[in-house]
Amino acid sequence: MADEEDALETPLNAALYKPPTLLPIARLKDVLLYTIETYPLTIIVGETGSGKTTQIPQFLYKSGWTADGTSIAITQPRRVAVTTVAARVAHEMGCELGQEVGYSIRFDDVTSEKTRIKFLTDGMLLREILVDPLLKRYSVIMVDEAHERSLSSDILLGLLTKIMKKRHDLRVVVSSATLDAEHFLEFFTADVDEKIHGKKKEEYGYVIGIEGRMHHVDLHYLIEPTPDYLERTVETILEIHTSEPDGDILVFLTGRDEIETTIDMIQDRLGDLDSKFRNIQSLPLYAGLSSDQQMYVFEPAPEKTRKVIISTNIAEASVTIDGIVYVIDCGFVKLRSYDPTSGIERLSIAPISKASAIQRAGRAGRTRPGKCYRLYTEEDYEDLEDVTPPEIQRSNLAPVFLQLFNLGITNVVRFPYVSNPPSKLATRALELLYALGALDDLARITKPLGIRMAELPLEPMLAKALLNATSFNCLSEMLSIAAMMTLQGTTFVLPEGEKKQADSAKRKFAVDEGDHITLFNVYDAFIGPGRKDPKWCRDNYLNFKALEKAVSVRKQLARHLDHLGIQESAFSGSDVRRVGGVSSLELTERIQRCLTTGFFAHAARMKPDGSFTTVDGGTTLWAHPSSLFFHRKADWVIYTEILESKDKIFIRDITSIDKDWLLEYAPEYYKVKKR
DNA sequence: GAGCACTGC
Repeated sequence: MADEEDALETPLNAALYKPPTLLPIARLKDVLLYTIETYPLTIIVGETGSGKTTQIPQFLYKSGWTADGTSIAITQPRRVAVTTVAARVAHEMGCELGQEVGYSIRFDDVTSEKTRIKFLTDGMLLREILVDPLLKRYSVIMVDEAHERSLSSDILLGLLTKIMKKRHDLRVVVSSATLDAEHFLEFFTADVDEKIHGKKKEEYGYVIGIEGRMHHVDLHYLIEPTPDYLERTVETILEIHTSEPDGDILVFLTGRDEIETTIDMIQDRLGDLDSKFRNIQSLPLYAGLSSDQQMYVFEPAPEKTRKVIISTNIAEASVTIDGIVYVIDCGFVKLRSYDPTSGIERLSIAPISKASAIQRAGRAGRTRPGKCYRLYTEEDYEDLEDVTPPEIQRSNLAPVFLQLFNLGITNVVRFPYVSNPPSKLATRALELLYALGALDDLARITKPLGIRMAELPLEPMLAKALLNATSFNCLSEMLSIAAMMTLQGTTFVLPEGEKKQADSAKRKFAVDEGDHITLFNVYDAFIGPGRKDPKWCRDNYLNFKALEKAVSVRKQLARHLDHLGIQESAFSGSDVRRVGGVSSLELTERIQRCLTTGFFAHAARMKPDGSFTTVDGGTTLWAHPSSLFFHRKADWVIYTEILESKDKIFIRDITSIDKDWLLEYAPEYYKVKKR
């Protein structure tokens, strides 16, 4: 877990910090070093607070694993974990960050020639494999939080099994939760052959358990299932508040809607309580909040007030809050899945896994013994799946496959997956890559298009459109649009009660052609003279941090294109909206056409009632309220995002096109698909 | 007419 490191960010936790010598892991130092020396693969089952992430790299470093000039890599699924753990380890070793201890994340490489312990995101290590296929610069690779089963850590593990066959000196350490340890061991050792791997199967991998320093958590179940877990949540909060000793409460719900409703319900009920019990501070926590708003949950509540944090799954692994004594777990989570037949992503509320339930309960025992109230019965708990299906079994695999092809994996279907993706997902991904021209008839990556698409840190449809931009003479504009699209709807802010003002602010950037060119106008205005500042953003209801990120992304994309020999012309870059006349129409049309070359598979037509229908006419889509076409009319459009939520399918980032362009830029795709 | 769980290059 990265818990002990996350804690570094909050001053409250200073008192909780235990010196490394007191951590449970210190006693296991010799065992660990012996195991890693002896076995190519070591699986560490470490409970929260075991110190494995910070201590193991130091043990290895001090016992000479980097003496020959190699390094130790430790991967994390999240950027915050990378930077905070690196800072902690540098501090413990008394060196400056970027010297012996460094880190590398997108846009931020803090390493030097002296760096021997390097923390990085698993996505970043995947990119390194492109330039260093056997990862020769590392003697040990530790994949932390592997039990989270993120897309990139799963792929990384598969690649490591291949690298280990060729590098008998490499040591791999996988950190995992109890429920997955055997699965990982079996995965790495199943086909071990002494001739290839240099070791017998029984000498290949070993599992070590490290106790954590968690406190006991009392579990409470419902006797009868509840028909309404929000109502039950509010009752439970008030019960705890009126009858249990001090201590903050953390509530797990599924989404923003539920969270806001629950906060309102608590507020309503407080009036019914004895006035001495009205000292509750309820705080929402979900990723959509600005970081300022999220910071409130780390601040201590006012004197004699009980803090109640009502959160999404973000508090399960990504955000750690100390001082929590009570956890209320509704038993559900919002999970994204991908329907390979329609290509539509779905966000649905699903029961959590046992692993999640255990993790949530554990959030109550970080500071002192706690209690967890599960709003489901013990029988329901027993019926839960052990673990959440890994991402690779419920995602659009086109981006992953393209990466694998680019790494020289010719048969992506027979890749050593920790868990095999369903064949329908694989087929759909291959079809899409073929339609985009990234694969040829024999399912080989195309040169240069496929390789170039894989080089860009963008999803394949957008990568394709961007790579076509030069031929439409709109590279500068498409770079800005691509950068803005990676912000995924965080560009505009909608403060409660100011929707009208926010809407009219947006209209200043809006154009009839739709959302993409509107995003371009926002970007262009943001980088204009004197405007790159938070106040200008606030006045225009724009998200300053998001726009700053767009600037970084754009720079990185331009660098990638430059490496590919594609240079941004000094002549383009005019404001599409501001410049009048024929030339502006031409530029917008060039952008519209360019987008169509990437997003032709995402075409739809508006019906008289304002809803959309897919090309085959089979599915009704709705413009997301954040799109200009929520209000405006169009005929044919392409969209960049499609997501089903509740009972409607929403499309977002929409641009109007001419129907004929679909046939012009994707003749094969529409010959086959259209009836 | 009315809204997105969470990451990452």
